[in-house]
Amino acid sequence: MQEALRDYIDKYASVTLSDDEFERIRDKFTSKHFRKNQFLLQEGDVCKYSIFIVKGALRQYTVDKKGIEHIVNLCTENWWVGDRESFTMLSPSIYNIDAVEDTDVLLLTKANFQELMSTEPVFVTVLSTMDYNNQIATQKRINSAISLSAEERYLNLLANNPALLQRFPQNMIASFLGVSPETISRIRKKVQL
Amino acid sequence: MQEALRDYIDKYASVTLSDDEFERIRDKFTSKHFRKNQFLLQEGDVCKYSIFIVKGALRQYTVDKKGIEHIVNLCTENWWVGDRESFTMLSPSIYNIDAVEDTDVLLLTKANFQELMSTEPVFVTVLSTMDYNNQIATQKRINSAISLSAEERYLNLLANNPALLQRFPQNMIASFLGVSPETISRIRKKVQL
DNA sequence: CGCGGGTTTGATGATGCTCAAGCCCGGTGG
DNA sequence: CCACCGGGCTTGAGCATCATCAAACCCGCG
Repeated sequence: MQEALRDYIDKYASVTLSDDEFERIRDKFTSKHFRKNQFLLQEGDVCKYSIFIVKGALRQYTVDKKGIEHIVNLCTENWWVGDRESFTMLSPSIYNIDAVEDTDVLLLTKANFQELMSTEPVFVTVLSTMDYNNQIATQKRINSAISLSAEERYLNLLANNPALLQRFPQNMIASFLGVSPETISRIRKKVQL
Repeated sequence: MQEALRDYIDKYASVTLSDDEFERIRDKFTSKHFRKNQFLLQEGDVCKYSIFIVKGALRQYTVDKKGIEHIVNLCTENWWVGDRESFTMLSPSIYNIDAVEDTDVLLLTKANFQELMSTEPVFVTVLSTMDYNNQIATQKRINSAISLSAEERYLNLLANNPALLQRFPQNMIASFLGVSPETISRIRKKVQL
């Protein structure tokens, strides 16, 4: 199951790892399984791991005073999740992360993370590529959040990330887009005509 | 004027650079002055530089079909700006960047950027810190965009980034928050009571 | 003095939320 | 096998928020 990580590194560092190299990296991770609905991180706790998703789906969200959930990220295979601020500063996280499906992940502690960063140049490359992709994606998301209507945001997602629509229930898509479930329902009805 | 860069690196890499080291890095940048309203990047062009702001203020924005500007970023001293996707992929940018005040910047070409990344370890550290800060900031911005009302977003900005409110005209703040100028005006009237 | 950009103010209307009810469907227990 | 339950989705009516349009205002500057 660690092959997913290997493929990921090969792809994003544009390097084919030797078995040795890969083993050194893989050994720093621990693999773990989470059931549907199980928490990987709860608001107020410190985010102790960088999480790499091997198989499954997670959501990262905040809960406001009214108890409403706001999904910041929907994540599936080959994505990293976590609260980086909490992870590096050891501060309490404002996010919750839980499993939307049964999910297999690889976990990396801060100590191991730092060790890999200082001993494995290829890991540095991978991480910076990840940052890069992340930054582009979040930039686009901000742009769509401040400049588009609910319907446009939905159509945008449909065009650029249809996989998410099939993978997550509609109310989570709504929360992810920052609109109510009812509005998503009405938009779908309207556009499918 | 390059002292700004030096301070920045010292601060974010938590390293005090030797004069030598700093000089090697500084030499890869070219400094340039932009007048108020002057473009640093126009939609459709390739983003040829990573921009470090020494003094002044810039805005990064898109323009929609109706001709309305949507500000993705408001940037002042000691920030990096640019369209990273365009910069690394050499693809046409979807963003405009122009000067809100007369501004001094340091420019880094892709070639020099790559050279620094491979020859100056401290530069790698600085960049990853920059990515890190960036990611945290954009994450929070997304969260506020999808979960807060116009008024809450304004109050948030007032609490967390009051400097921006003094530095940029109100209509830009409005665009940055994703609301109309009139709404900002009304919110201000309401809260100052 | 008059011009012009930015801000304010008011009136109107659209977008999207809230609340509430009904529906669909898969799962569970009798 | 069927009845029931519950979660998610749909639908409708009323309402709040915020955008739009238009006019007035303010103030620095030529």
